[in-house]
Amino acid sequence: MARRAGSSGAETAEKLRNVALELFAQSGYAAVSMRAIAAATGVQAGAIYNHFPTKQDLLNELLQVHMETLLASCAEAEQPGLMPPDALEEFVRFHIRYHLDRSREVFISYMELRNLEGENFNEIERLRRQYERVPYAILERGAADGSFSIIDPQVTTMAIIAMLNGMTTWYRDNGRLSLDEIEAIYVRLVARLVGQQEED
Amino acid sequence: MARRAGSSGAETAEKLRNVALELFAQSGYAAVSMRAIAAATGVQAGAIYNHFPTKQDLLNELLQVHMETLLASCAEAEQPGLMPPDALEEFVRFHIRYHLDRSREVFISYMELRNLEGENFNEIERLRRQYERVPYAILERGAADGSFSIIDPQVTTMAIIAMLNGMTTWYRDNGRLSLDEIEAIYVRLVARLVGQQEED
Amino acid sequence: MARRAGSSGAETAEKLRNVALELFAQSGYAAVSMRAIAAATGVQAGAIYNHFPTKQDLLNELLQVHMETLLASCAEAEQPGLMPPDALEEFVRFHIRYHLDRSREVFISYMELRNLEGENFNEIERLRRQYERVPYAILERGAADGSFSIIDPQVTTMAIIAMLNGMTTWYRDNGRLSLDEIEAIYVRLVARLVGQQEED
Amino acid sequence: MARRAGSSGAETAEKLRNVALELFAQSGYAAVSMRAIAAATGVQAGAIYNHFPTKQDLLNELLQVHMETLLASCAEAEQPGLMPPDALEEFVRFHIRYHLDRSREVFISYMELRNLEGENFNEIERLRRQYERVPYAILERGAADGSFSIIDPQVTTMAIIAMLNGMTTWYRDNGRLSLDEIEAIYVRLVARLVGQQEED
DNA sequence: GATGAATGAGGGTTCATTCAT
DNA sequence: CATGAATGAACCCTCATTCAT
Repeated sequence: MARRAGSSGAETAEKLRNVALELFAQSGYAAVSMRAIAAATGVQAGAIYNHFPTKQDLLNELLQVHMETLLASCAEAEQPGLMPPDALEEFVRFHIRYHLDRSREVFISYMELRNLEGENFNEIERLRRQYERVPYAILERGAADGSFSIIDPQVTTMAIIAMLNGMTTWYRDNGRLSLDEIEAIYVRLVARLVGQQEED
Repeated sequence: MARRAGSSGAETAEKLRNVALELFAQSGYAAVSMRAIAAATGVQAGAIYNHFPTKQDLLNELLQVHMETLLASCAEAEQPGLMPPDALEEFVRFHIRYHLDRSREVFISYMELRNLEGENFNEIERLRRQYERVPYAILERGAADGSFSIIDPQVTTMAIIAMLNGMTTWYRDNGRLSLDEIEAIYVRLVARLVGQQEED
Repeated sequence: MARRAGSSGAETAEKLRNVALELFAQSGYAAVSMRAIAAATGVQAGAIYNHFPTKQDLLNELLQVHMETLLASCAEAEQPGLMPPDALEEFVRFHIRYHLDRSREVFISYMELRNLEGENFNEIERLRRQYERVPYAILERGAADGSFSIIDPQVTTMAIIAMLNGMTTWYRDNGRLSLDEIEAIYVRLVARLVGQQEED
Repeated sequence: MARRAGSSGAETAEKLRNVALELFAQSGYAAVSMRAIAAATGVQAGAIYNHFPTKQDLLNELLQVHMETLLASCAEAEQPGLMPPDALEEFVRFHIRYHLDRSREVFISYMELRNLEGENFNEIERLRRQYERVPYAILERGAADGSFSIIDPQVTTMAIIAMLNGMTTWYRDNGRLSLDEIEAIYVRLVARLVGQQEED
């Protein structure tokens, strides 16, 4: 039998992307076989190649799309004209919410980066640095207008991102703190990192 | 052929550990074959099994030893009687120096944790939580005696550790900043996270 | 390369079964590698796993099918209503002809039984005991109606089967005796074992 | 450390022979590794090679010694001057007792024969045919003097041996029948096979 | 688009055997 | 004599990928 009635190529491709994302996040790119992805999708391994030329391309597409969506969402969320403290708070809230919604994408974009070959790797790195420029720019603006007291803008940028990303490793739904509470805490922690005056 | 003159079991085992550490850090556990480890060590694949029963045991030993050494070194470095601010600074300096010296161990202890099976995994998690209790205890003491103004001790602990570990992903020898400078920056960043008064 | 034109799954599986049967009979299960089976079948080793999940399953299927076919053929050959002497003769003739036709199956069903794991082993043993019940029942009937003078029905059953099976170890096509002659001899030998009056 | 006090080369060799015999009988020659033999003996695999040049030689020695001991014991047990019926009874009793005492040797001498290479194989076959000549000679004598009524001496010889050997596959200590009872049954069964008048 | 059968390479692991110690 | 470390080949099996159907 060929195609089941009601299924279509685009659906299969989307299902494959979701399944691959899940499995890569769970077990790692190298440990997940095409057969495993196929089985979890409900097709045979050969069928994957109708949608993705190679396993590498499947990973690559997941990561490229993730980074591009991240950048696009970030740009979209940006409210121009905000003062640096507000802009930074907004960035923190965006980052946390976005990353918790896509914890699997975030996870593999860090863990599986090294499994990308050559140009694919460079492209992701480029996009990542582009994303990092967003908080960096806010820090610079805040340093310039005196709203922040930055120790070292580059290190601080990396520190903020590392701190925020760390949350994806321990956050659990129904944990001690709600997402709103966590967000609030991180907003304050970041404010401290940039030497903002604490208001309350 | 049997043993070559001059080689010895303990030497080979140590070489294997080093090579495996390097390769696992470079490419990931799943992507490194026993043959690759053997080749880089200068032995045949079968010889590995004279020293480690399985590939999993090789990874496990690396991680267990790393965590135990980390805990032992941390305990040894601890200077009792320090006030919380000094204890925290000392912890930060210890953590940075120790982790930069063992960046490969640190890296795989985060990246390959999921490749540990069952009990091995639990044991590493246990040791990690034990390590995290060190800064946590300092934070609590500092909160109690008023030297810190902690937003949330648990989140702050995780934030500190994530921030410090992040450095291992971008630190390069001969980078813009010396290790001493980086250390100094992180000491100040951490001080800010715990709401210490900045002295200068 | 993918499938060669003209080949089909069922054909390959059947060829594999035949080749495995031949090689297992020749050299023993443990001494035959999957590569050897594949080579003799004209495929790569990996292709076997499209048809049999493991080497053990390949052996198991051969033995299960053999025993089930044996039982089915035996039941089919049985002519109901025969008196014990005729029933026994018929059994002997059936057994000899069947076993000479399938000497490889018979051989491995004795030799490789111990290489079957757990449940597979038990199942074959069960089927074998079921087959042994056929001559045993004839012996009991013949003992009851006085046509036989059985020394011990269980030992005699085993003796008959061992004696008949022994033939597969020395029988050669084009040997001194034709199959018909051998059959006739064994019929008489069995008649003697059960204490039948020799008629001539 | 080298040798344990009290152990000696000859002892080790003997232990190895016993262990190998046991393991070969249990799992088959091909399925037993030198390491397994060594482990069960309490030495390292390398030590075996101080006593047996190869695995093949270890098997070969077991089989050669078995066959030679069988022939020697058989010759020794032979009471010259017996009439064919008594000689045959004596042979049956000898065969049963000898084979039950050495069931492992008998078992592997049938099962592992095919694992003997070239000359080793031929030699065992030669010894086996030599042993088979013993009952065959008795049958011929009995046919000549009228004490037996043999259907076909060669087939009958093989039938007798197959029948007797079959017992080793189902005999259990503490089974329904004692060894003496079994012996008596087989003596009578064999007497029937050779067409002796039943005395009672 | 999907299947199922195939390839050829390579996976982790075990093997018989060797030999310096 | 025994050890333990090594070799090189082979083990069963899985892999990414291909392609006739």
